[in-house]
Amino acid sequence: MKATTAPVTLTGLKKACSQCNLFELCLPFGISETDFLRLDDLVGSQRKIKRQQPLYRSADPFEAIYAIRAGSFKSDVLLEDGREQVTGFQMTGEILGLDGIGTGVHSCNAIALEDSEVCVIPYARLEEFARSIEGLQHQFHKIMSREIVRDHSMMLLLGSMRAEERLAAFLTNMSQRCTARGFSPTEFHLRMTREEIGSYLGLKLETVSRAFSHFQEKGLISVQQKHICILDAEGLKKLIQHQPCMH
Amino acid sequence: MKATTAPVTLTGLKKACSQCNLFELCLPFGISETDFLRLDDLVGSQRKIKRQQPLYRSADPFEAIYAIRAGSFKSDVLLEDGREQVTGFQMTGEILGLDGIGTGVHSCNAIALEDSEVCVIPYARLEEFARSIEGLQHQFHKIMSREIVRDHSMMLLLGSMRAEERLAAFLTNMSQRCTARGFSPTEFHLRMTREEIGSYLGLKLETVSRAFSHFQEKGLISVQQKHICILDAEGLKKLIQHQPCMH
DNA sequence: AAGGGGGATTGATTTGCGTCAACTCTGCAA
DNA sequence: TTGCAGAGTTGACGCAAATCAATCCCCCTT
Repeated sequence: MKATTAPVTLTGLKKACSQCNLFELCLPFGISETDFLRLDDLVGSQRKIKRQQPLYRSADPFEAIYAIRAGSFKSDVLLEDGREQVTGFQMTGEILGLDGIGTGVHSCNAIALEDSEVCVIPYARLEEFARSIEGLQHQFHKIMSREIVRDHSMMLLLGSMRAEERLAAFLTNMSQRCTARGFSPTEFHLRMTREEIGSYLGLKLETVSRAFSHFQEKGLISVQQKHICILDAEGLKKLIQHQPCMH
Repeated sequence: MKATTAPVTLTGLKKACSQCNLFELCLPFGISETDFLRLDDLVGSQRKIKRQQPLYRSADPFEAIYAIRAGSFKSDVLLEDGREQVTGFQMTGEILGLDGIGTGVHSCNAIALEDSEVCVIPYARLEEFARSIEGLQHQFHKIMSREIVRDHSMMLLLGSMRAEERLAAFLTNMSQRCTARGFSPTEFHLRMTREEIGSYLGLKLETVSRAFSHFQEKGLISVQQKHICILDAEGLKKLIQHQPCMH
């Protein structure tokens, strides 16, 4: 009902993809050299989103998907009674907005965790391009499929892991994604609060905080507020698979 | 490592889609009349799967997606230590196998809950058809997107609902899907065990059983083993949104 | 018809995480 | 510098669901 009045900036920018160093994480990956140059016309525009502002909200009409060029986001779904579930944290090169294709309306909120910038990819144009660029079609399908697989592994986490296993899996995943982006796998800043991590992992913020403290006591990580150092990555991974008791 | 030795039957059958009464739930939905007839060549073959047998297993190479023509399936992912998470139950008209596109390898198991039959849709052929049939491309994207939205709502369920809310949501969902298939919305047979329901909902089988009993005591449903009658659908829906205490 | 086995129910007890509450830390603004 | 607000930590306690265990029921096989 309420119009989105987020402070956004539109920037018509050509050469969006061909000069972007994120392509190997993003939609253009695996596309032949000749087709690659055509992709600059795929991106409609770029949009800047300030921290805490929505890129889109649940019930907004679906028109485009978004590739994160800079910054990071959370996606969440809400229950009428106010309960929130964070369904994902998105980093540079990742795609947002796929939830809207099925119904023509977004089914979750996408909120910037820091000042961020996205490439707007009008969906109608994407479908058109995908029909002539085989590699683009395939890469798009792969991205959607991987989202499904990721969601399934979150269901596994939420349905059958205990609190510390969940946090260990979260940290391991963050570390991997940092690595893929050329950042340190052992040292990073979390852009989300304990409450948002908790919501993502199906835990309360106090439980997240206690698990962080416990990991620190065990020498697995060092925590200073949002700054995390992973001291024993193998130890964390072992935790994920650990069965508490089986007799 | 182990080859799939499931007792399957291959049936080359023409007119797979144009004579199928499930089309409005399935991949051909929303496709123009002229394109519709071409779809019979999309389906490679049909395959019968006996109860408890896998349609595919995690780590199997991905070659095709499957449309359920008769019967029903569960999908699950396994942790090395043996823990299982059911990620979904699939009914007629629904699509299986989307998890394999991203990596070229299946990431979950699809097991028949009863003797079932699927249409095999070779993925390479689907991509090819989607490039020339606009409606097919769009419908395929919609199906993947809806899968993502469904998974997000499962994450909401697993992350922030209590046991009885989860079961109420499950029963309400089953009822809706029965309705969509022309079956009674108030009376149906569950094809899965309490343990499988529990795995799906992130609960133990005893908790599922107790919740069933409690619903019956409250006059919301009647339960006889796998046979369910919904007596008060509104009451169940109210349960889903109910906040236990807020002061 | 009898026997057996998997699935389901129900009860007693335990426990992991949530809840409530007090306190600390950090950063920002006056 | 002081004060404040939001985020994070830590402790005490309670509860919902897990665990353990006994029994029942339905269906399949012989």
